[in-house]
Amino acid sequence: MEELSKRYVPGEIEDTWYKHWMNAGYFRSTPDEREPFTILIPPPNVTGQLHMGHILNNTIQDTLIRRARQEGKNACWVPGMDHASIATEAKVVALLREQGIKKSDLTREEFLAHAWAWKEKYGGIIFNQLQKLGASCDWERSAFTMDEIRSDAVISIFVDLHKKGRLYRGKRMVNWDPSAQTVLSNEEVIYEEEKAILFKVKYKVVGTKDQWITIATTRPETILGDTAIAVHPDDKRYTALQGKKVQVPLIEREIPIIADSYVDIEFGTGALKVTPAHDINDYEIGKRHALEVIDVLNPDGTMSPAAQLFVGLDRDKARKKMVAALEEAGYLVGTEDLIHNVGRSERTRVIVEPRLSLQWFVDTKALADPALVAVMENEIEFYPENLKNTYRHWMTNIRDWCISRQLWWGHQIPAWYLKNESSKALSTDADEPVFVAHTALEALEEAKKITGRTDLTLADLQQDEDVLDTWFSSWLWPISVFNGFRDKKELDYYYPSNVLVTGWDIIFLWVARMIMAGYEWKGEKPFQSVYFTGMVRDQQRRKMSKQLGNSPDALGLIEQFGADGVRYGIMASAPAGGDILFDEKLCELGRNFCNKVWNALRLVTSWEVDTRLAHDEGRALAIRWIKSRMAEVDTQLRSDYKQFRLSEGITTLYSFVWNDFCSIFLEVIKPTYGEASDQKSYEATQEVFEDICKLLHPYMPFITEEIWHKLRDRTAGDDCMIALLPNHLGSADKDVTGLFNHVLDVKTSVLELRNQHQLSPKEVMYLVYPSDPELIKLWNTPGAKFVLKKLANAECNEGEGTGVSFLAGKYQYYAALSISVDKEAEIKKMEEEITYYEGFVKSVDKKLGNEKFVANAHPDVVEKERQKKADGLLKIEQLKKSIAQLN
RNA sequence: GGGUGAUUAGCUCAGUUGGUUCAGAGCGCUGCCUUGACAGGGCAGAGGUCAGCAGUCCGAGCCUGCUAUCACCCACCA
Repeated sequence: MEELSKRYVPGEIEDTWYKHWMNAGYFRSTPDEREPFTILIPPPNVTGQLHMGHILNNTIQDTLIRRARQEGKNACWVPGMDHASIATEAKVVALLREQGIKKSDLTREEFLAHAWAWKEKYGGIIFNQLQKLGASCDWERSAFTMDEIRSDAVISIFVDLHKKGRLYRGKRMVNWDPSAQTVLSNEEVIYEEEKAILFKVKYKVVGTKDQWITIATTRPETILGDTAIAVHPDDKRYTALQGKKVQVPLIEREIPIIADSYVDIEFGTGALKVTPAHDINDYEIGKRHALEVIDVLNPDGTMSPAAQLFVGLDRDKARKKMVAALEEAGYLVGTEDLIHNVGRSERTRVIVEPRLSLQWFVDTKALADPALVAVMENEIEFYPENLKNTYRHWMTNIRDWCISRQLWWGHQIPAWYLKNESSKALSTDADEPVFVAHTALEALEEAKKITGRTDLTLADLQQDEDVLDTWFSSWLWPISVFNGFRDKKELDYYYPSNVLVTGWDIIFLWVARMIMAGYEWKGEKPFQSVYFTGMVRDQQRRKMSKQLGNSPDALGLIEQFGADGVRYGIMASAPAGGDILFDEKLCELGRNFCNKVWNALRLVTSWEVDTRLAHDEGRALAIRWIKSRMAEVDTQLRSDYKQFRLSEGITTLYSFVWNDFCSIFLEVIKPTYGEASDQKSYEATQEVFEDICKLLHPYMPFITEEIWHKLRDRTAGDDCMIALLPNHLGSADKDVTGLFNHVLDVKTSVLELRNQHQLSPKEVMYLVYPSDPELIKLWNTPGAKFVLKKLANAECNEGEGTGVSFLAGKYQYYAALSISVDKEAEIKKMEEEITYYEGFVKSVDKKLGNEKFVANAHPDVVEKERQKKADGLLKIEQLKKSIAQLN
């Protein structure tokens, strides 16, 4: 037998087994006659590096997929990557800037060449990292949202939606990211409360000598774009001013005072400056009153020529200058502190600017209907269920989805326009004819048909320069990963997938939209269940982020604690939906657990087997007991998996392995020191250990595989990973459990006595038992060396010490201690116990005396109460006997 | 403003159909142990009025209502 190290050392073992599994093709799935079990990875960003969120998310998926494999299903976990339009483009732009290259100096093609080169170099790092974690993805199926198949799907769907009339191009107030210089969807804007200053500025009423109206604003720089002042129609303070004109400070443009019920009389001064170009509400007011729209900002957030002042200055700087100028000229009449919500770009974190622009939208209303019903009627199950409410709220108030992005990295919108002769720029006219088609040639045909101009050539057409929102490719993922828009063969087998594992933060961005797409193009739900994970936070409940530096180095953790240790750490704290307060300490626990199991292996493999040895009764009982416990654990696990209670599952296993298997079973079953094991005990131990490996494998794949192979010699292909789950576990054996628990009681009592009397564990203790649970004789307790003597009472022979009694279960025992014991104290202690049990019996009696209880409660419950009473009385009786004997 | 969830030991949290020692686990803490698989270990112990109030019930940590505090989501805020 080879010598095993004292501690489990994960590093090499993990690499070896991962390679072994890969080479054996265990991760690979192709359709066959078995029942499929499918999971699609939420594709990480191509720019992504493994972080705690990924570890959480992918450990869950791997656990589920490995369990399914053990259940004999055709398990298929499809990996993939997301091109992450805005995030990736930002990274590439930054990288180019470092090299002294400006994006604006590049053509689209040049830029994309850089981007692809970058993708080839850095993309997919995360795949290797996932492999370190043990992810059993079918890597041959790896998909990328911008590869040929997936791109084709995106373009086809855009064309299809256009054909169905569910797409439109319109000029709308949108969320503008001045840093990335693109529009964002509502879901990509994060609102947070921030401190601001509310400036009060007075405007002079035209035609008066010294009459003013004061407004309140947090954005004084937009004053330059004001085209009206609005007051509430019922606001008496301003009735006289309605219809008059005022002068915009500093630039003296004349604008009207209008009445609009949008204005809140209570807020600020009750007078609102209206800047239709820079505020969604102002824009609406502007439309109602046919106000002019003056856009004082450039797309990059600097002041535009229309502002007249501070042109070219960034909006922040312009604000400071504006305030100074207003103050100097005497227009600023006061300031106030204010806390208000500020929208920031999810990706670039800059403040989002409301901006009027021409964009593509999906009319989502019709898509939402079946998707809403599916979830509300549990056609698709949400875990935790309460997210259904959130989902319903969003779905019933769904707004159109802005899908165009002013970026280059992504799927270019398959829409063509006639080239504008006068300028290179595309028209900003929403009514301009547009030709949507899969290719430029098809678009040309379309253009000829629509315009009637047969002389048109490709040169007359220009493709839309924008790309599509990343989520526009993500929402097709459940279908596109199987090339399902072109070829139904695999799709029909694997679709719908069994479970989607993702964070609740993208329930709208992604989950809802996949459901919509699933029903629209496959006519069926995309997945059976959704397991929403919580966010991984630190001990102070802060989100993990690079800026805070509170995000542990994921790979470092794996190195430090082993993949299994990290998997344990994250799974032990990951109930569905709830946030996870991650602590490295949990990984340490996982590592310690590995070590515990490893040492159990060391113990078992160190045994010699002697076939001549008899299999004794005590060990036979222990085997019955551990199998009974195993059956209970198995039942529990099945139910945990069914309900996605994965953290409960690992906790159950942890406790079973550590307490039941190691602390109790192995202690009983192991050969007496210096002796060998009997054959039956040894084989049973191997069997139980193997079953433990199988049950633990989905959570901790590496160590279980290693132990599987160390436990006995295996033929090729006999691997834990593909071993089918045991189905011979049977059910719990109550008789055996009761007996064993009693033995444990005695053991605990003896140890307690030792502790109490400060006796050395080496000291021999004589134990006297009243009835004859013979099995206690067989109890092999390290550190609690006691010799059993069957005596009628607490008499002790010369040299055996003083008799002390204790209760274990319902039996009274006597221990002979080598030291003298204070009799009075012993009696007092027992009297206290009697008092306790008398009170206990009294309360049970009260219950049993209650007619309504006896009449209404389940007979079982009543019977149990009666039993409790009988036990209590018995204990009192025995205690009294003991006292009498001591006296 | 609309909604969701939470409140149980010093900390993080389980507690599934209301009913057995149901008041639990892990960590932390205290004491003892160089045990023959494991000090990354073992044994034992202390710690809680289950947020509060009221109700339903024979019986409430669990069900109902209200209150308090906290967290998050959606919408909106000059």
